[in-house]
Amino acid sequence: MKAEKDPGWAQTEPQIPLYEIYQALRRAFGHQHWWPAETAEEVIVGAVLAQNVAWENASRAIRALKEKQLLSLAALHETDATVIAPLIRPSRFYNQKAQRLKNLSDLLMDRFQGSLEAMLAADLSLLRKELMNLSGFGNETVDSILLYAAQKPVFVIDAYTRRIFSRLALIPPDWSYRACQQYFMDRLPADLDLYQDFHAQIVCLGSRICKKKNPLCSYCPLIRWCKKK
DNA sequence: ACCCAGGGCGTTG
DNA sequence: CAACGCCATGGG
Repeated sequence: MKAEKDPGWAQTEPQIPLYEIYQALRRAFGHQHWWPAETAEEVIVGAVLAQNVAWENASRAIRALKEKQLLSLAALHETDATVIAPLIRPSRFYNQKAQRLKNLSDLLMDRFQGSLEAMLAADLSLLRKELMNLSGFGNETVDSILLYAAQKPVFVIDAYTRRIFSRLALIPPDWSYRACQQYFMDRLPADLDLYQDFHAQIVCLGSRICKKKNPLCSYCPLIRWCKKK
């Protein structure tokens, strides 16, 4: 048993199997069918625009791009950042995000001959490395692209995941992104639909708690379910 | 007038 | 390497 390797922490382990938590959430909220986008390109652009902003505002920015026929990496590549920025204003940090979209379109052109299919079909670790090299693309944004655009079973960790699962005492609050991701992937089968919907369920739950006023209780079916075990 | 949202980066000590 | 400031909108 390797449990005795981790000091202190191991004693509070194992509690609720992750898959049962997923099922409880899914029973409560239903299958979410994420990511809310029509095309892979829309997923990718959305992943950038959704950084640290309410989805509703990111969605407005996407609509604005769509209306100007700019919701494609090829079109964005031909458009100046000073033109893109005002369109995506509702998504917050719009100057940075305009540049980030340019960075991504440059990668697509320079390394994948402008073929999105080629990029998304690339070797997983290569693609991850290429995306992570882009300024403005960190762990969560890249993994969201891998999971929802490239359809790779990569588990996404976001702020909600950390908050919820550390409050459930399943992971320490200060674990690195990679450590958290490893925790989930070690305990769940590498199933695309499971990874996609589990993350969606977490966001669904997280977006209706996590305020100071709602300290992860009351209308949280997951916690009720956990407590009666 | 607050608070915060599906991050990421650069700069400090 | 942790902690923090920065980016800089819109809804509750």
